[in-house]
Amino acid sequence: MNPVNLKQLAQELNLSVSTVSRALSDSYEISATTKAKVQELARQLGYEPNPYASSLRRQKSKTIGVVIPEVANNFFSLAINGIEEVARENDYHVLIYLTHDDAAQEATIVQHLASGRVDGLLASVAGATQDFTHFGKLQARRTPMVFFDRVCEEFATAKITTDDYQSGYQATQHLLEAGCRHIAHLLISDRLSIGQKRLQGYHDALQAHGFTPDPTLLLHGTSDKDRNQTLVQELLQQNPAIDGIFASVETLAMSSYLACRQLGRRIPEDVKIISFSNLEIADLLDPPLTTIAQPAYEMGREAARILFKAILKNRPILPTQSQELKSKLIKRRSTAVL
Amino acid sequence: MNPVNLKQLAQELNLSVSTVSRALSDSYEISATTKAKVQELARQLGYEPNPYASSLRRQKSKTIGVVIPEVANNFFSLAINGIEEVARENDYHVLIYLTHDDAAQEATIVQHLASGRVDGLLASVAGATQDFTHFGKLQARRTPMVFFDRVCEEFATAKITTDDYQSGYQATQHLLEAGCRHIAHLLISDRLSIGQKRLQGYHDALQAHGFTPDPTLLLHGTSDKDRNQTLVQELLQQNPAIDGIFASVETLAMSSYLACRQLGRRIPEDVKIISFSNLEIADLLDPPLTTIAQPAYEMGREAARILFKAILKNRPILPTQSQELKSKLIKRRSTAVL
DNA sequence: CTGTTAGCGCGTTCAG
DNA sequence: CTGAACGCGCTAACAG
Repeated sequence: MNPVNLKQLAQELNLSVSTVSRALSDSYEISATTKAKVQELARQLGYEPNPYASSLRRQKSKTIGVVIPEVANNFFSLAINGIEEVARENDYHVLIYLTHDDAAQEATIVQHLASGRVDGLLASVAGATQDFTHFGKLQARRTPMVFFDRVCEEFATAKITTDDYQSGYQATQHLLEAGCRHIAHLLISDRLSIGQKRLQGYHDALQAHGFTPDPTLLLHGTSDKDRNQTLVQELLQQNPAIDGIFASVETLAMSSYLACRQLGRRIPEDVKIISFSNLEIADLLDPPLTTIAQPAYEMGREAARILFKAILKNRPILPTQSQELKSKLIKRRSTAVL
Repeated sequence: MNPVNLKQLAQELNLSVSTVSRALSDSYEISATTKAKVQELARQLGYEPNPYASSLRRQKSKTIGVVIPEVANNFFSLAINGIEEVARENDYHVLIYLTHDDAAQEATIVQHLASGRVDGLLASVAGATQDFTHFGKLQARRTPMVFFDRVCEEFATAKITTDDYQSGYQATQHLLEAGCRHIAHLLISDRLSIGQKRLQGYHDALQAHGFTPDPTLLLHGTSDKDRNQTLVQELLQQNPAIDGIFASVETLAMSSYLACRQLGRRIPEDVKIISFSNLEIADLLDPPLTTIAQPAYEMGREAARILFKAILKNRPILPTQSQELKSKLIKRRSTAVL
């Protein structure tokens, strides 16, 4: 069965192509009878309009792009869930691209997207990204863009994050109130603003409580989980006084759990752990992980919503549309941190 | 900055559009000097070919579709990883669609895809899907299609799965050898062939060891995790003799862990658990989960590879290209199932 | 209410 | 080696 197009429908019905086109888009200037006839035949033959012809003509792709570091990650998969849902509500398609946290790949991808392939872009930047000219190309083309979570501060566009500074502050305060005196911080990346903000919250909370941040208690995470576990183990061994860990991302909390088990450090009696993390995983751990729960799904939805407002109204996105969604500190029962 | 097109490049250089087009595609019939000039200007102006014009003309979208039940799932996110990677290697784009395990949504999506939007489709069907005519439409259009994991048996096309029957058999045998006498099976869906095969393996292993499968030990999972936990708890309470659980998917294993903890059943002393699951999660649990590890990433890659062979050679996919990838039974140290 | 015409931007004849 | 012309399938302006 050949793909059927407007021309074939038109011939079959002795109508012009444009009439058929209008009938299918339910135009007001077509009689009810021909509309019915056209739509009936279209249904019968299983007509599906060629999206690329349509895109070319209307200069709209009905597609958005999502550029993220990885998908095998609770936060991002939940976010995609929200994004896909909003896209569907708006009758849009979703192209997905993984950077594997590599700045060069990210540049290639975004560069390529400056071709009209997408009407808008949602992005969470790679940790190592320094040069942001590729995003500039998109902006020059007036393609709306919203950053979420791993945002790019130097860009004048909307950004959806969690209240990273406050969360970092609260997390640290929580550990302090639970009696911790030597709190390590596991940083995701010194380049990412979310890392900086969480770190700043950690610093300020320590100082507000009369402690001086100890740089030897700061660990820079890598992209290799096994390596992270080793690093945490070394950190714990070199600083036996550590009685609290604030991990900036879920995977670093996981490595901490494994490291503690490996070293026979009891959680939470010897070491209390708190982390940004998905609730389900946190609950599954034994003892459950005290969590700063990010509303990942909602962040995806919100970022997409802002993007679609711009796309559909054909208006540039203002940086003032940025938002910080609130995360929730979830103290788990048996964690005994409380 | 306006999107620059061939026409503009041509005017700027006093060349014809077709020459420019050929120069950019590095055609042999263009002089080296003009090629250089054209490519230089294109680079300077940041020319990106309009993909939709190109698609329309060449009748190729350079895009594949991926239809899956959900993305917030270890198996699927790893699979997407593999798929995206192979797509990139072939310079293809990936459209993603989530069915939320809903047959009607799946039908709408796939139906819509029968429009030339994608050159090929990778799909893992929704549990409740009964009517497969939507996939038929794609096949009628000769759009290559590969099913993976949750495959659709009644379709004559390639399918990538794990060795579900054997794995189910081995898992059950493993529990039997560890001394279990009352093994429950948590089924993902009675409609999905993977569920059926795993169940069959379970049955056959029981019988081969002289046991009669007890239908009251069979639990049908739902899509609601909390509900699943409740169901498992009820199952354990109604059948106090249960000393082993074989879960057909990771999320059911998670619910089992939580249920056991809730009821104070010790793992593995009172109840031994084995499940299809991602290794990372399995290791994180305490005690670690004995796992049938599916090569999710490899399955994604393999499915995509087969798809691209068909797309690039413009040949239909034969059902004989189906494969069963081997899963690995991973006995975790302290699980003591061993 | 319907048909005719003219592109959207690109690739591919066919001529020269 | 280069240019002119056509059409992929669809939508939109303009006629009638």
